[in-house]
Amino acid sequence: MTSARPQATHHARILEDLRRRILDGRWAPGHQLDKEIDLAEAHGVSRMTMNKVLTQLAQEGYLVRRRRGGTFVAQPRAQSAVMEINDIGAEVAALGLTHDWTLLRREITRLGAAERALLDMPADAGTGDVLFLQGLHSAQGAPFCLETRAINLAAVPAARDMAFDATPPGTWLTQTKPWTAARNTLRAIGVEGAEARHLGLPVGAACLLILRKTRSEPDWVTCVRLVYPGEAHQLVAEFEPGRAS
Amino acid sequence: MTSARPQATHHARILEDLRRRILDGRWAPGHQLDKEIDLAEAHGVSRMTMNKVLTQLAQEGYLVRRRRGGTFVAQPRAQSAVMEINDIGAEVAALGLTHDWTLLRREITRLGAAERALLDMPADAGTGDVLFLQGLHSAQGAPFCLETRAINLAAVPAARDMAFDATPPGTWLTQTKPWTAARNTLRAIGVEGAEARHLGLPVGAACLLILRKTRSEPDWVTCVRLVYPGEAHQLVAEFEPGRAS
DNA sequence: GCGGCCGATTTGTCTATTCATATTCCTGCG
DNA sequence: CGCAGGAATATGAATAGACAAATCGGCCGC
Repeated sequence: MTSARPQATHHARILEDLRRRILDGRWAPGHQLDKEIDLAEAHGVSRMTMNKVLTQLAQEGYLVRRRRGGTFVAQPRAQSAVMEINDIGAEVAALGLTHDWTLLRREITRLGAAERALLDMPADAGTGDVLFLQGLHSAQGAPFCLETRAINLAAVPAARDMAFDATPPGTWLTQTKPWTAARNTLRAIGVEGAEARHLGLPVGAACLLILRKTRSEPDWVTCVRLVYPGEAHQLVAEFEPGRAS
Repeated sequence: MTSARPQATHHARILEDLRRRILDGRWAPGHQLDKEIDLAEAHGVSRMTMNKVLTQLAQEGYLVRRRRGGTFVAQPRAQSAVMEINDIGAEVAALGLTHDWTLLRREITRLGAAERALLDMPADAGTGDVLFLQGLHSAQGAPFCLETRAINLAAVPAARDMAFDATPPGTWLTQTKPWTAARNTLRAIGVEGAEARHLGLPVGAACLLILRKTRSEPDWVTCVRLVYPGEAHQLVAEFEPGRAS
């Protein structure tokens, strides 16, 4: 099976093995693992070695461990990590405001040149079907963020059956699909055309643009373009290295 | 000595002890530590326990370890970590452009209400002397970023003697003072007044505003306001959880 | 004097075992 | 029936010992 790794220590091999099982969904969030001793025996190592692996995965946020309780797969990282504005509903709620989501557009298609340009995607991976979405987040009735998103249906087939007319896709995705890497691009723009109209802003008003591309191992999961009315919104990223939990 | 920590495991105490020595400069970058065995004995623990501590610190980027070579304090984290645009000179160089720094203002003072508002500092820590700086970064001759910065002289006394007329303060600081926590705030603004003039932009042009506050354990180190001409610049933050080195 | 090899040293990894601690579960008493 | 308390159990922490891997240095032969 997972041969093809000639030079690797026991705990490195087991670490990758377990991480993969979590990421590809074989072990769903909430799944309870066997106890240290049994896992150790199953992998042919001592409990100390297995403990090192499990401790590491817990530190990375993949597992939650409780004494006597056992070891569980953690819920997908919501905003545990570092730089996350995945769930705009939660973001608005944290400010103590009411949140609304209005779906403006939904279609299943292949990406054309215009959409690729808008989402800053190169000719890169993926010519298959995508779910293309656009919608408006409102806070306390006022436009808060315009979201334009492509979801790779090859990576997240379940998205095909979601309407996203009541739940924003970001909320659903963070609860559904774990990711392994993300790339955020930030820029200031003067809004134009339809985007200005949706946000109720004059053309040329300063807006914060976030382009995010999320990956899960082999393919990309989703690309999203978020436009925030400039002065009204700010984005805070707190960062403390090496202090995972 | 370091009592005052009633409930703590051995490796947690030692971990904090060593981290402190690195952060407050008692162990300078490049300093060679004693070998595991000796450190273990000095702290009254076994080698396995000390190994756990040193391995952890190496993973956090504080130490560099080489077999047979020994264990060394790492050079201060430049942009090893996650979300770093500390050194604008390096940023510009990475784009293959020439970089220039023009100092516009330099004074040692106490922060007034206007400066606090500009840098988004609350009545928060620090009524002592600060070094207040303003300057312009240029790339290939064109304005690239307007920097306004306060440096806490209580935390970085050496900054008092630096002119910063040739080297930007960000470059110097990242090579001098390690930090433990940072907070970035991002916003889009329409530039006004003097800032527009310095950047050579019309009033109201969209710009990316970054406010960063850096801490090192007890006090704040520096607060900086960076204004980037909007369309011309974008900020990319790549993020991969749990993959430290 | 120079280059290659070999041994000593230091970290890396793993094991077997012991004790500690936090929960859960179950039993028994009111 | 419900709650208190104790036993069982899974993880957490630490130890001593052993071997592997990397590499620094010095020794030896040429």
